[in-house]
Amino acid sequence: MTGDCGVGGRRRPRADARRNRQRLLAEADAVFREDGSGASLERVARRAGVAIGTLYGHFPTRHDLVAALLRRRHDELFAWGEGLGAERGPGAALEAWVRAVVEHASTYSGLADLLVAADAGSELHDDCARMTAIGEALVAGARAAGAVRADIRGEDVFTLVNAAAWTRAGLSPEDADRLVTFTLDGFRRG
Amino acid sequence: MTGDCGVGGRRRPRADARRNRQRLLAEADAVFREDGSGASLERVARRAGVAIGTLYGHFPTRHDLVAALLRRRHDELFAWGEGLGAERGPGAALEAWVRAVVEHASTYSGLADLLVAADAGSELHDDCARMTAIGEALVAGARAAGAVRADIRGEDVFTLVNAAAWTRAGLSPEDADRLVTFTLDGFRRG
DNA sequence: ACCTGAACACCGTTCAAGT
DNA sequence: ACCTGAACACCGTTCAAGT
Repeated sequence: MTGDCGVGGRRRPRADARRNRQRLLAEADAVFREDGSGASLERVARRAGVAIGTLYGHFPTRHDLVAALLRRRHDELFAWGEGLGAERGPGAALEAWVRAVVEHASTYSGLADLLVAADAGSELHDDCARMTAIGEALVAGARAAGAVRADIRGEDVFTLVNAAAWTRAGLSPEDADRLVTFTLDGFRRG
Repeated sequence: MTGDCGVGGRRRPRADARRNRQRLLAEADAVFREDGSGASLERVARRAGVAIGTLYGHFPTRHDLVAALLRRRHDELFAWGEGLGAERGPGAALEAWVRAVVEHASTYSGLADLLVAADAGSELHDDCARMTAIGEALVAGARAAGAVRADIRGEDVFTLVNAAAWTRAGLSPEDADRLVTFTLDGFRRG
């Protein structure tokens, strides 16, 4: 129990491990942007110049890899989203949030599918939960101000965001924007 | 040029070929319902009791197989949709069409992705075109009657239908229905 | 005319052996 | 502590050989 560097340790990682991790992240980002978030992990490892086992060592599942890639971006998005209610009117805040998340969720095509399929307990699932919580808070504010109808729920925002992100990737960004616009109008009506 | 049974011929197929085709269709339907339309074709062939080459002989691509599976269903759906404008008021006709197509497009999960990715010239692409044409006609009728706002296009119906089908498969049917309801309300508003 | 199944290419995932 | 790469399982797709 002396030289243990396991989960409790949090010592500095070995220099080569750190470098491999960075290379994997950089190449994964590039490959996922090209081929979508379902792209070949072997190709990622090959491009990063490491063996496939090294990739699995750092990121046991595809979800872990994607979650690591989105970590900083998610934190920024969430921080921004949490301040949104104070910055703008309730209706405008909700709309800004929806449009920002749609754009974010179409960073890699297929990302909406991954988010929706995230297992409970995974990092990506926690991110989903935070995203839903922010949506819920903004909806509550908009509802209280009468900016959206009374029966709109947080899930409706989550649904819209993911459906629009899927549309953006498979059909076209313009069609996705139109869907968002009309659906937000539907949220207001009543 | 005498005994030719090629593309121009249209003679009766051999009895075993006909039976294999039926078996493949039956098993593909079952497997796609279980695992989605991206399921393993080898599993389909195995369950149908034929070699993998036989499957490819009958259906050169996954799209061809899916298109064959949906043929009858599509024809019925399209015939029904074309009569819809005469049967109901313009607004109700459009809503009925959207809800029916969403339900249809979620027969196999992943079907929306296939439809959206259909290559020009493929049978599935033609089906998409017919679907869009019907949506366009119903939108035109609704627009003329003032049942939807003036800037709603046929593509908006196509987008909504596919986004909702994707939602139905990945999230939940209820969330998909809510998305449809709110978006249709958005179509009306203006 | 149709069927078979081996062949090839590619991928996901694990793990014993190295350093 | 981390890396390597062979090993295994599985799939998509083609095509020469059979009937």
